[in-house]
Amino acid sequence: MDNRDSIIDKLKTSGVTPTTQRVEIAQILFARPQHLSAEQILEMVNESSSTASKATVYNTLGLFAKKGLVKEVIVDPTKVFYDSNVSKHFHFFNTDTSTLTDIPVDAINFDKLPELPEGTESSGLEVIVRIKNS
Amino acid sequence: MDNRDSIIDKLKTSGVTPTTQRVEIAQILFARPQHLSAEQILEMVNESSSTASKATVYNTLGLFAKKGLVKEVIVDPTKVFYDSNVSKHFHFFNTDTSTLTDIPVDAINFDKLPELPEGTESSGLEVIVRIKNS
DNA sequence: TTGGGTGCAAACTATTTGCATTCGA
DNA sequence: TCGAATGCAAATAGTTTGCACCCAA
Repeated sequence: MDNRDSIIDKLKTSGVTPTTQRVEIAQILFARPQHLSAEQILEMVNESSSTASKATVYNTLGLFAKKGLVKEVIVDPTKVFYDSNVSKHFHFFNTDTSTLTDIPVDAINFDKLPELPEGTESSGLEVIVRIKNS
Repeated sequence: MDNRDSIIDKLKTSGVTPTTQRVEIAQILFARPQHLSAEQILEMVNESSSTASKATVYNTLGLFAKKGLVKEVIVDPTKVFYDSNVSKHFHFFNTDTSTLTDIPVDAINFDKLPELPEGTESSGLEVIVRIKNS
């Protein structure tokens, strides 16, 4: 089974119909763990054989996020990043270069975490270390 | 010295010329520790005696942030929150209500933090616990 | 007086939406 | 076939900018 087929399987497993555009976008995202903006993905898709419109890229990324195939990372007020690594980890965000870098989960240890407010449940713990070039 | 005067002092101390609009915005922000969006501040200013334009509110908030009078909190892709509490603390973000709540600094303890990438220095450590109503 | 601050409107960017067309099971 | 997916363009929302006018030092 080649890479393209395994991606189609991955989409099907997540309940996403594997259309041409979605497979194309998934191949870009899952080529390796990375952090891409919608704009970057749009560019990359349109350099490849098949293309996709801006709306389709946004719709697809939103769908992937809802299905848990990618994680949205919100660190920059001007755009959302999509992280193809959905396992637990944290991020450095370099404000000079506007780039994200992973912090492995075992590089941070909490020995105390707060109680959640009454009537709420957790839906994610994020740690962002903002950095700049020195 | 009344409250208004102490705010004028605070602005001067931070190197911000205390104009009518800036003092008005500062009075709203520093009335108590809170998290407000630019839009909310614009509304609140315009309910008061003096008013300010949208551009002035944005410019002023940007200036306050640069001068360290408020902290920008980026958790919602659709807008920036301005936090009038600049001492170290963390946040809950309720995605159902789009509201921020403080987590006191001593409610979280790290016993391990990552090394920074070569050639960078830290400019802030953020912890965001995303929550939803259960 | 005079340079920084303000207001307005227009520009901009990222993202979303409506709707007609097209594609894939 | 036929509903789901796509593409386009227009709409939207938050934020920024250009420029003439005004006010605090």
